[in-house]
Amino acid sequence: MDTQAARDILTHHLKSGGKLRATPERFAILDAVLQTQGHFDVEGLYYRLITTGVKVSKATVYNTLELLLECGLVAKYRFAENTSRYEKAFGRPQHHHLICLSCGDIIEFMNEKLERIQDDVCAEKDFFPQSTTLQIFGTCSKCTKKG
Amino acid sequence: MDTQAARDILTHHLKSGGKLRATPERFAILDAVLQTQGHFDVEGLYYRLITTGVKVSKATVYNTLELLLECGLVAKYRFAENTSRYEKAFGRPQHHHLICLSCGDIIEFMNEKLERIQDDVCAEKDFFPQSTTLQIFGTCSKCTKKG
DNA sequence: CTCGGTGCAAATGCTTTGCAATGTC
DNA sequence: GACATTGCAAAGCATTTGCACCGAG
Repeated sequence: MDTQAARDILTHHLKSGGKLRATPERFAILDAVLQTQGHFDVEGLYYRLITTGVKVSKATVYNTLELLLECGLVAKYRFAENTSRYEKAFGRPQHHHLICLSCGDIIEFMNEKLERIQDDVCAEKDFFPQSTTLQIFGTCSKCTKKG
Repeated sequence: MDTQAARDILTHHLKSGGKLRATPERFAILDAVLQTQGHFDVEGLYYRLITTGVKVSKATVYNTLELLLECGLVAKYRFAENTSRYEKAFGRPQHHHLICLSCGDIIEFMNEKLERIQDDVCAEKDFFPQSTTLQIFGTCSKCTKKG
């Protein structure tokens, strides 16, 4: 994962935004995000930040994630729960989710045919797509075996 | 929309549940749900209930929607906002959503090819699917023209 | 020096919960 | 009658906001 490239994207976004400032907190949060694997929530990211010695408030974490969302460095999901979940988007191809309602496990998958469907639908409805989420809820193989 | 059939489904679910009871509130809420068109949230449903003279508490609305979810009479979605949205599932074919990030409009669409993709993916991952949600976030034609 | 950003704590808004009263079975 | 369900209000959580201080530009 190219950390510098991600920082460049953020820096560019801040400059082009006009009044946005480059603060150490913002880059520290970006770094922490880049170190994640898979999904994370605000609570977990915040915990990892403070236990790594980074002093930030939860409010800043929320603000910064919103910022990273704007420049496409993270993706935000909402599965069944009340909590928003994020994942780094930089350098990751688009993928979707199988969500096990029994154990909560999330399995990722990719499918090129899906992109064609997206294009078809959007063309038909004259809709300009930005991001697509396909979520299949059900039971994973482990839980099916268990009972 | 066959109200009686929906009631039968609920009744059956209550009986088969073992200890679940058939209360007037539950059926009143089901009736109100069946009268909806498109999506609704708890607040709106609750408002419609009390203004129609049905005396229920919001807690019961939440409980009952959970119940209706279990027997497949409603579907529950979580788009970008903090609020859960529902819609009646009985008698409605499966469909998906284009969500405009600018005006919040939700456009529904259907696609048979999608079901084949779902089957493929689930077979590959040995996953038993229960419900599928495809959400495409972007900008609708109205908002594209505006700005 | 200006004004955007931060931290903190309080506020908000959706959802859940505790408990006494109610009504189904 | 027993005990699931209800209503109400209070509690819980994730997220947002207000405000004084701080620091990037």
